[in-house]
Amino acid sequence: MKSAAPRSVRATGRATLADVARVAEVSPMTASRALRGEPTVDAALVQRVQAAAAKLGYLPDPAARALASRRSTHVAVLIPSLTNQLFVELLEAAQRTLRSAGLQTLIGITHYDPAEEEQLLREQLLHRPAGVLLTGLEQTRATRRLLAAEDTPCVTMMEMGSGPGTASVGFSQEAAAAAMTRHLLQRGRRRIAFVAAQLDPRTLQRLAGWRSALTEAGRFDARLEWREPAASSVGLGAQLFEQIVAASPAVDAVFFCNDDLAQGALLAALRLGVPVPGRIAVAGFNDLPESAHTVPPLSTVRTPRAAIGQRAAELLVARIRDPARAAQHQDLGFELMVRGSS
Amino acid sequence: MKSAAPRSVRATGRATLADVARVAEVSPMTASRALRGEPTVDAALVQRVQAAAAKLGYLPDPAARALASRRSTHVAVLIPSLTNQLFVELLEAAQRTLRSAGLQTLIGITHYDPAEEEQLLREQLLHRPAGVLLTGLEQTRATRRLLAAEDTPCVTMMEMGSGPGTASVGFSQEAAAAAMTRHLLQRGRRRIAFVAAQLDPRTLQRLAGWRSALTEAGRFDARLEWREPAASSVGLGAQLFEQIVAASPAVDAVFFCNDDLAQGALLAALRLGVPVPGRIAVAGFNDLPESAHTVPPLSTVRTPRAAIGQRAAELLVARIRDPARAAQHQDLGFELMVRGSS
DNA sequence: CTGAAAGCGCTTACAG
DNA sequence: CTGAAAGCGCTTACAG
Repeated sequence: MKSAAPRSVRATGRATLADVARVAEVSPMTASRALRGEPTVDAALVQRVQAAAAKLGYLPDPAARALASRRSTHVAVLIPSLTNQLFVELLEAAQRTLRSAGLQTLIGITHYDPAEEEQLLREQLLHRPAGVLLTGLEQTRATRRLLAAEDTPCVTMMEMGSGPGTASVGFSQEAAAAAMTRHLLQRGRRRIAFVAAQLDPRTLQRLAGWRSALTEAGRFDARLEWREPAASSVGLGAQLFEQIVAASPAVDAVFFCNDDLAQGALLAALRLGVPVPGRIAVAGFNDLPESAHTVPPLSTVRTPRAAIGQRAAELLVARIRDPARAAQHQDLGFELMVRGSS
Repeated sequence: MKSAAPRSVRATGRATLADVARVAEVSPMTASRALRGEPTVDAALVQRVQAAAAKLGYLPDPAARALASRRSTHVAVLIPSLTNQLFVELLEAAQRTLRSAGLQTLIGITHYDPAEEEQLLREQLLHRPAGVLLTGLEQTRATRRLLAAEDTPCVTMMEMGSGPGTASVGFSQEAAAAAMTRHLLQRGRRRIAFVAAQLDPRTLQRLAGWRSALTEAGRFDARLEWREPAASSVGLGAQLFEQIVAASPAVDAVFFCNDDLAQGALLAALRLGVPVPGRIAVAGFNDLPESAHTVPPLSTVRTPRAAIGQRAAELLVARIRDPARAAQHQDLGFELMVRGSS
């Protein structure tokens, strides 16, 4: 009796492209092209190959594909933190979009540090990602060089970039903060403090927006500026609110760079018996889901982070599929949410 | 003049194992073994290989490695949601631990659906992950079969599993909820409602813990049980609290299955002028960071999710490195946080 | 439009 | 303990 057909030394049990080609009676190359949708393949052959693949339950091996083509189906998504809900929503939207395009998300947390971002990128680049999604515009020179050298498409999220060859999806942090500041001025507030925590680039841009709006109105006073390097949180907001009220009794509004701080401020006001907005107005930034339910409901700026994550991922997918496609910058805007606290 | 040394058709510019072997004057196999720390290699050769690798800046190609060994350095981490902060912390702790072990996190969101978990796993398994981290114990038969068939180590997080061959890191959801319920009873509360949102297995286990503690005390009343299929959130908690107070004026405590609900309840109480804990006590579950700052501060159960993520990842890494290692179940416990709301 | 050849950069499996 | 051979499962690059 004849022995079984020769098998590879280390069979995996999965159908391979060669199996599909055999069943479809074409060469592996034609099967490969048909399955990837290359337009050059004869329609009848495409049919046969697809039928064979379906029959065998063929699924391409990503490692083999990556090794041969020098591109994986991974996308590196680098965000500063998972503690700030903002970035969680950004990540979730991006990963949903990437997954539906057949791409896997490789997540990296930079802790707001460009050097750490660079290091993460070096690690991720070993996997030859199809593309990269970055937060903000503050990259090291080496990061830009690595990306260019590997010729890996990249889209940045949150801020508005400029210039050709780069792509960004975001909104103007500065304009958004200025708009909220003007709203407070319109409501008759005269001494509007700004609290900047974390001191990342976006927070500083918001600070600049607040400053320019106050300057424009002739109301800027450096003593109204509170800088706090710690990460924003409800607890920190409560603590800072107490400090500000104690240190500057004349302050009649506090604009926080993030909603969680403002939420904490409202709790502190409740505890201290400081009427909001009666004696002091409170405003936040981002419109996190809880902010509609605080007492009083929080006035804030709604930022389109889910839309940013999605659009950035879509743009990246488009650039992966067509590298010739021109990069672009998309401004997704913001919305003032005026509620009870101002 | 002689032409340059023959180069591969598609050079990548990166140093390869062959380059390292050449410089170290050993065979590629010896270089491979030395770099992976196989104990059989002569110490002097290991030295030479490591020096050569360092000199060339050699970094192994993950795709080639995965293709040849049929194992990638990815770990699939499947969690139900990113909307619930709990899982974000779980993910963050796990990914930090995995990264320091040289493993990449492949994230998947199951939306609390075992069928979706199975589908995600099928996709991830194509990448031949070194291991898998799953949330909870509710897997489909096919999920278990896939894992067994691929011989991929797996550790589940959050709940306490049992039985040999499986590994879990978590705590008893039921015991934790029972402990909080007993605390409320001890404080003299007699009509303690329980609010279960999302209705995922862990929530139902907490419900069971509440029920058994009340039954034990002769205080169980089915009308005190509130089931809500929607996802928990601050807004939902506020809404449910209003409903409960209106529907059951005799209720003197509400125990929510998650802190965000309880936070919303406290805000609703403030708005409605319902004294907490004077007229009604409020308790939560998880001890999310904001809960120490609510008005009044929230009594809750502190759950060790960061420790779970870390320990589960460590256990998985250990099982990846030593497949013979016995699986185990680790109970990381919980802690009652009694604060002002009860 | 299709295919035979070569190769991607590693590791398995086998010899010695 | 070390290495030559073969192969992992694809795609690139080249012919025709």
